Amino acid sequence: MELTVAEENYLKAIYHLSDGGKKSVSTNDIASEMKTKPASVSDMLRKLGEKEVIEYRKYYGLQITDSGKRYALQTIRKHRLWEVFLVDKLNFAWDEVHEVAEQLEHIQSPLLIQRLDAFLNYPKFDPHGDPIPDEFGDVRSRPRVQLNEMEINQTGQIVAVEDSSAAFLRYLDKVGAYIGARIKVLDKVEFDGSIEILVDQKKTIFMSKDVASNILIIQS
Amino acid sequence: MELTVAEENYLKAIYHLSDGGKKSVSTNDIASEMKTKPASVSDMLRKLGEKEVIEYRKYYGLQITDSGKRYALQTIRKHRLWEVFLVDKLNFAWDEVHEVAEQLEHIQSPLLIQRLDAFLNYPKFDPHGDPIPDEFGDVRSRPRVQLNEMEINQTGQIVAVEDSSAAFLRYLDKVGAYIGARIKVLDKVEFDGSIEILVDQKKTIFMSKDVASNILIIQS
DNA sequence: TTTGAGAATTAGGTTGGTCTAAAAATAATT
DNA sequence: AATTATTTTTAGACCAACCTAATTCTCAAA
Repeated sequence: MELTVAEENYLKAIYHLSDGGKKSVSTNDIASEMKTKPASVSDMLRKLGEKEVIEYRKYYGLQITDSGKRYALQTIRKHRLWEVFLVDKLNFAWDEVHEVAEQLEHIQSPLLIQRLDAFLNYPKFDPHGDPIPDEFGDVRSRPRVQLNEMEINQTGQIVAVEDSSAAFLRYLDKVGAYIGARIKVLDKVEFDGSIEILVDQKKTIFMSKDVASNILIIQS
Repeated sequence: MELTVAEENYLKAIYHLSDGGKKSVSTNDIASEMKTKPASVSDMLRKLGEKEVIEYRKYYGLQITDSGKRYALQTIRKHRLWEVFLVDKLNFAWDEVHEVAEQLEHIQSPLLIQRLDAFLNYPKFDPHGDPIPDEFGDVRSRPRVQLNEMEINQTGQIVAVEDSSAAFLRYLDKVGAYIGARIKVLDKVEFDGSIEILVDQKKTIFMSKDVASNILIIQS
């Protein structure tokens, strides 16, 4: 069965918002993610329900079906492969690729994606460090390391904290670190293991080894 | 101004059918090229006229405007660059690329095309030997050679004949050669300059030097 | 347990691109 | 020149994807 471009986009948004089918998603959430109105979303949910890529009960919510997940992962795979292409081969900066990849992800040609994958040397992660699903939709999630174990000049993204006490989160917030931030290790002090990192290519933060060991990074 | 995908496709078809604005094109021709019905074409011609990419007078015909030519050449440029990419980088066969390039040509991103062009080393011809317009729409047409001047194993495409008498054209038709045919030189006889060529990868033809000298080829 | 507030859905309309069937314009033939 | 044939355009409909406005549903608070 063929999905339209709009259907692919909705399905991808639903997949992301529901965190792969785990969380529930509201019509309003989808509308704001897709920059459309809730009325349009209801309409589309009915259609997606008819195509059985979601299970949809009016007013109650929805659930992505296995079929739906496969479609979503396929689109995500294409998006991320194209991002790798743009950055690795065409020298795009990592923040310039999204729009173009949004268009390229809808090109229909299994052969193209197969060849592109080979041409790029079967990358497992996109330029943002997000994993690229394989052709069956399987995702290898990247191992996470503690920030204090990283070396100078390595880069990555904050994905979780080990100490999730309010005090610690407040501290992170205060210094400008947050889940999802992209970081780069600028310096490490051998003496006490304290570390200096660059957040989002603009803000520099110093922190003790103790703090750093509570921050989990996926490297990129 | 932005053209829709359908508008780009119609404009490209009109450009090709009119041979770059030289010949006149009928509604029926466009319909059969686009695999739509004449009624749909009339509708679209009105829209293209309003956007001033063609000059359209009902029942009388149409003329591509300079603006229209620029759009058409831009689309053709993108199509052919993508074809080079598919063949040179992703190892597609030359007859597998068209469908995919039809999709890729509609991706909107001037930066992408600029970078792709550089990545491919500013190719001047696509895998079919057709010239790639530059970003201003200028086309460098490939120098044409007489078939008898080609060497063994060289390939190319028949683009014109020097003797266009009915007798000669009838002869060409009879042996299975035609304008547009892809050919490869299989053998040349030193003694009398006669030549053996392979047409469209299937048919072998022998011809005298005299005949060959009246056939013009662009090499690829 | 009734009642609002807010979320979600339906009703009805618009636009782009297509279609069929009918009408109009042009071209061809007697 | 008149009639017929062909091409082209218009009229009216449909589908996908969106919209606004009105309605319906749910859920929490009074």
